[in-house]
Amino acid sequence: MSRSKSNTQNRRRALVSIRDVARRARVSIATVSRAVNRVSSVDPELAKRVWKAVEETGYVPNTQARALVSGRSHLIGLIVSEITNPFFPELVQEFENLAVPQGYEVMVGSTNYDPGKTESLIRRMLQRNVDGVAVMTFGVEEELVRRLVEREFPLVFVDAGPDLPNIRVLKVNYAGGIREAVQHLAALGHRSIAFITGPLQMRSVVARRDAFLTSMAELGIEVPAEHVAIGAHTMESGMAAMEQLAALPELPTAVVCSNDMTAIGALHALERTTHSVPKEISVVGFDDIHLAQFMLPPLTTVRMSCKDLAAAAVEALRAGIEPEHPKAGVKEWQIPTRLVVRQSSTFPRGTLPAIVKQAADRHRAVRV
Amino acid sequence: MSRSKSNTQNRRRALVSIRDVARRARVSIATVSRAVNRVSSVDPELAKRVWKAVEETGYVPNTQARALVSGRSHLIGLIVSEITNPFFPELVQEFENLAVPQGYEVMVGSTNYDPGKTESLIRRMLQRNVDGVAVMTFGVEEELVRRLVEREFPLVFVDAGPDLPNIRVLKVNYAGGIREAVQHLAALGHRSIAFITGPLQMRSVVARRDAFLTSMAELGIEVPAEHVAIGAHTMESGMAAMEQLAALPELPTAVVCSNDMTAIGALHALERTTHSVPKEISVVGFDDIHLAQFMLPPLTTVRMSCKDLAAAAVEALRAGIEPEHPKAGVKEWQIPTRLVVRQSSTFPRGTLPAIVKQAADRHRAVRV
DNA sequence: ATGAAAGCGCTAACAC
DNA sequence: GTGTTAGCGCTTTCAT
Repeated sequence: MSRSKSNTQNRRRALVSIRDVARRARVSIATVSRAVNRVSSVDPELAKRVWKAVEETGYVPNTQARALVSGRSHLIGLIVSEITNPFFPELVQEFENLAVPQGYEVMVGSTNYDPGKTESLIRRMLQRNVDGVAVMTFGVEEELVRRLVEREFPLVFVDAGPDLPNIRVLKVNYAGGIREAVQHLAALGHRSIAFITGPLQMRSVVARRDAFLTSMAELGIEVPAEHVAIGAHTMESGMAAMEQLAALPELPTAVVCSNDMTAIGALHALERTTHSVPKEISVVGFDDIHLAQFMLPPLTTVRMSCKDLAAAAVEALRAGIEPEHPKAGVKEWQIPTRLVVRQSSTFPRGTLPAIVKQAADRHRAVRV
Repeated sequence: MSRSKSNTQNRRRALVSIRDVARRARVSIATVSRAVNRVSSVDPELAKRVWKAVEETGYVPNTQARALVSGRSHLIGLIVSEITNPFFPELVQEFENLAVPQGYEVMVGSTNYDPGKTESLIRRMLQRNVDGVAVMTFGVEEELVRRLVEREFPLVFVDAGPDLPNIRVLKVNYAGGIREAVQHLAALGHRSIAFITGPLQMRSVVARRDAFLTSMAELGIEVPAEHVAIGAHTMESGMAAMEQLAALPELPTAVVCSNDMTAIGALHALERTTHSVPKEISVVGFDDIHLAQFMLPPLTTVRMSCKDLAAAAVEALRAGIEPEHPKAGVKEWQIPTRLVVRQSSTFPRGTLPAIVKQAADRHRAVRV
């Protein structure tokens, strides 16, 4: 082994440091630093020599050293609630696809709604010196906010956050998307529409439920209390909630779910209780995860685009981190939503208009 | 603002450094360092004073500085192929749940089978000075290996890797699980069993296919070439491959898929072509992702436990990183697999044994 | 057992 | 424009 010290320590020195490059390019280390960091005042001739030396030596700047002295780690935190909920990997992916080319590394953490994990997650992020954190948990635990806000560093929240100078907020248009969904169902003739919520501690969950109730009220449709079932944004909870709704004296003709995982659970519960979707009951989700279109039947759902969300989060974060950022003064980003109609929603059972029924019969005849 | 310099630079100094603690505890910074790192030679009395000062000041060691001088970042890389394939978030989660309490931060990256992304991913990991990398892509691109192996640092691969001192391998027992699946189907009476592969560049994909062919040969069942359809471990490819199989003059009575996403796609294609699962055709997956049990019908699949995989990966990595690790000499870890029977597999169509048929009829009568 | 001091690799202030 | 130099916060010799 080429290690000079017969030390048992696994101490690895940089293969090639800024000094090696400086020596080779016959300039000072400061010039190398400037050239590598593209400071404009460097003589082009010298810069070329530096880059050549960098090339030849295979020099890679040491991030730790850089972060230590500059005070900026170029690391940003991304906190999600559950990495195993398919919505979040999609979000993480988009977030990284944007952040990395812009020069930031992403440190992802999921809270799993566990205060202990959250606590340690924040400590770990602070310890790694993140430049800022995007909290995309859709309903932040108070404790988390408090801990984060203490350090006055750049923070991005979804929906709402404390009104402080370094905090930016992504406002999702829940009302718009859910209203579209309700109006879609109402236009098809539905009047008995149920709703399955997520965990109500989350702001965004309450917002979705309220958007549903408001949209229904707008249309003058009453929502009996038992038509609002409580879920937890998981398949399991969606199943349970749907079974509850199915046990009602009269099955609703449609159900709107607070997210797609809930809707998938509902679909499953309906299959188990031998109710056919959408013939007997229409199901609408929220999020439009990739999986949604592969459900049986493909899920009608309100799309909240990961891409939009990720782009806004990265931009908002940079606006907070970089003093000269063009949007440094902006505090709010709007996130649109829109209904995507697929096959899990149709006319209420027994009301299929004659002309459509004819067509359906013809279709069925072909298939059999 | 409390920033002393009216500098536009966002330079944040540590709120409290080792020096502050040393001053407060009236010891040298070296003693603080030793106490904090639990070096045994420190006088318990002084150590107590140090910890008290740490407590009072809220001191948190600066990871960057620590990494810079010690040469160990306590950061390990985890490379997966596709973070949006539900198997991987589950793996990532388990991996972190193990690594973090053991003092390591995890840097996750997904290659998306894109050499460009892979290249930059590796550069980023090297730049952040990872102590080691686990490559869990299930079929490594050669280029990736080469780049990684150049630096002689700890590496863990799945299935196979170059035989070098710092490289450890996780051997998954594909043959065992797939043989169980084939024997399960054969025992039910299936003789016409098809297989949908993943992308064949991957070693593990070839291993699965070969395991299937071997298991079939063992039972003396021939597999016509057109019964091996090529997929890509995605739902879309599973659908396409299944449609291909469904277009055959005679539909196979069962199909084994190289992973669960493929199986889900197959389920979907069968629904679209109005074939009922498992009545007309049995479907078996591989992985046992969380979603598998929520499919309609719940998927029979070969479980490859994320937890086993993650535990082995973390242990193997530490064995490579830490010179004194008890398993420092071990080079191979075995990962078991086993069949989980659910409702997507049953007797071949038209052969339902009489007694079972009776029971099934009774069951159906109850449901209607 | 403890402290003083020498860097780890780099950036940024300052001098020229 | 370029080089010199002083640290960033910490670990680790080396004396004591």
